[in-house]
Amino acid sequence: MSEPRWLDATQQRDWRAYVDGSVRLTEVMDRDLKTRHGLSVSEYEILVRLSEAPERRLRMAELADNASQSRSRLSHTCSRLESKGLVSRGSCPGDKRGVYAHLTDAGFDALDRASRDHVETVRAFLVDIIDPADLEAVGRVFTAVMKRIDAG
Amino acid sequence: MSEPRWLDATQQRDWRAYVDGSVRLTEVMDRDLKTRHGLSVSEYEILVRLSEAPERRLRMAELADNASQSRSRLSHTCSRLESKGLVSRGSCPGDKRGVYAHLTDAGFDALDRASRDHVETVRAFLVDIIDPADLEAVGRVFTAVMKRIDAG
DNA sequence: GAGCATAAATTGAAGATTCAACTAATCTTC
DNA sequence: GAAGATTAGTTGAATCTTCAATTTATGCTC
Repeated sequence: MSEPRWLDATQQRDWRAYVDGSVRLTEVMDRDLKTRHGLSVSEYEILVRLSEAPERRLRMAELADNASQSRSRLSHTCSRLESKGLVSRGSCPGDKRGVYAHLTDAGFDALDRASRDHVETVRAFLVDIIDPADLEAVGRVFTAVMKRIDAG
Repeated sequence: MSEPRWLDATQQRDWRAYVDGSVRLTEVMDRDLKTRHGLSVSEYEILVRLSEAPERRLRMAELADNASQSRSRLSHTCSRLESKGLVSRGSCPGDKRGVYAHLTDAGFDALDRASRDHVETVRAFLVDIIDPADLEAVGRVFTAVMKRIDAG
């Protein structure tokens, strides 16, 4: 095993800032959504993806990929969302194994309300306090990260 | 309630890339640390902070702040790390309420081994695949985010 | 220094996530 | 078209996190 290629001081500083900052930012978003709308960030993400899908529905597997969640986690979370009446599940015509998750009208309304507050939080704690060019850099960085991860 | 100030297309794209990419990146880091060293990212972070503290020890509250974890979560996680022999807890001379978490020699060794692999992962999935200037932008962004959060 | 508010840390229960096992349906290929 | 392999999705148990309550000690104020 060769000597590892440690990060230099600048890289270390920036990586650390990201690690700490992103944890805290998620925490802020989570608390905000939870106290004001009773939704966790991951539940919110599920509603968002469904709301953007054709007919407001997606197959479970597709939704899982889309929302960066495991199948199992999505199953559990969807059960909760279903019992809140925000999502409903139905069978899939073509494939009898398949299940569609569908955003209900109540789910759409809940998302509508939540997103109005959420965008203000995203602005207040990120978008509005940084240089727009830096936000674009963040976008480039994490697009590259996802591409790299998908490449395996 | 006035009309919310929605993100424009570019902001939306970049924010989304961050949300998705950071979740997946954390997942990669977590899986890597867990399969190769039996540590979660948050356990790893605790060991890192302790290793850098004077005498390799910190008060619980200080460690919690440092590692961006709640007191309660830190208590539980430290119990686990303690049972693995990586951390030990001792009382605090000046303040009888206080508790010091101390990195054991075994903990230091485990961290040493883990960090050698971890840095390669950080490089492979982030640092080495992006423009260095963009990494600096990420650093600036999340430094600003933390400052904003600390401001309340 | 007694009484009351605050702070440090832990605890146990409730809630969420991961992991491995499982069911059921589809695809493959011989 | 039957056998075996793969895919979709769920389930329950184990693990981890959050939340509220508790314990113990300190600080403050009169």
